[in-house]
Amino acid sequence: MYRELLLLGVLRQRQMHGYELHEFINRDLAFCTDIKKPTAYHLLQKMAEQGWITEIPEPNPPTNRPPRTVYQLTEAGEATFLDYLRQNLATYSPSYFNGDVGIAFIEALPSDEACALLEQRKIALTVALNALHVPHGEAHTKGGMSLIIEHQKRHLSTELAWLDEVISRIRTQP
Amino acid sequence: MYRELLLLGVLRQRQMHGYELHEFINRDLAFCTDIKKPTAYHLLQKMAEQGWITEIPEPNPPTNRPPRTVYQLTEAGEATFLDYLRQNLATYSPSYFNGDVGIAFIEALPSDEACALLEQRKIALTVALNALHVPHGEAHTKGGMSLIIEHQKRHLSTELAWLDEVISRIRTQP
DNA sequence: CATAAATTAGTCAATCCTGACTATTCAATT
DNA sequence: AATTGAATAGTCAGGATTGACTAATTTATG
Repeated sequence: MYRELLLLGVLRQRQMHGYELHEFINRDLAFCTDIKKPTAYHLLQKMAEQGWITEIPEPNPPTNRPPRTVYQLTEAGEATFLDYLRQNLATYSPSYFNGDVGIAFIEALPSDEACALLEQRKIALTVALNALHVPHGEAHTKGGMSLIIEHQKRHLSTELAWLDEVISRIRTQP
Repeated sequence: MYRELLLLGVLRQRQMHGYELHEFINRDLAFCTDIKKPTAYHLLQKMAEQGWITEIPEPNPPTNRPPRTVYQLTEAGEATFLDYLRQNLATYSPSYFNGDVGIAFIEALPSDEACALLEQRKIALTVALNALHVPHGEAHTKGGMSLIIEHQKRHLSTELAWLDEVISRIRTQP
């Protein structure tokens, strides 16, 4: 349901056509989701059926290109947006870390190898963390966006610290 | 792919039938995934087709009940398990927090209301964090499982600290 | 003891998701 | 000017996922 909230929230700022919307999400909201293009189109269609958005054929269709469909929030859409937003803010929905699955079975490998593999993971994590210090979209500097980047930063730091703990525990035990 | 790793890892410890396996995962490995029952059965079927596990009709079928199918790891399954485990340990796969979506649009609400809603989220988070201090399965105390609980603990603490930061920033700004 | 409620075990139809594809336009290179 | 490569815009078939269901057995309750 957070996907609908995301789409409504973006369309609330300004109307867009499908492709544009997907690009925007995958560039500026990549921390929030990795929604795929066909999924975005599918959700837009469903939301149009619900009456939350209207599908407008492109205003001035440039005769040569196939006409694009522009999506625009309706009043019902605005109401749904606010409803979903309140629900989202008021609740905590747990996240799953698929990296944990490997840790659960880590004893299946000799500890030397396990440590070497986790060192690789650490490098990947460090790369992700460093990439955060260079914000690359102007949308990132304003509003809730900076809060999300701060969140991501704290999360990755915590991951790194925990990984160190894991590695050292494995080194000192069998 | 972490779902396959999870199922293989569990079946590696001992053979099980589908329902049992799903129960086990949702009880003792709830931190790792919330895999649904039909999905588990579907994956088991696919893995049987791959030759990673074998479907054995229940050894001594109690004449009255419909016979259950027991799943058992093959050698190919063991090899796949180790392969997937190494990949999982060596890489970092990012997690998405759908609570972030609401934060991204938090300016759509008056800051008073936003704070009140986030206080509710904080309560839910605190409940989740406190529940962690009471491990309820014996499987939790040994092996990688305690590492995962530690992970969860640190993650939730970070979430809580960040939420406090968010709330205070909203209070002091427009 | 009879009945209700819970647990066990699994299936299925409907929906959701996405890799791979089509097709046009724009930019750069030869 | 023709060719290549990238960006734009979207679609579709096939596979993944799950809410809701069936049905048997066990446990609890009056």
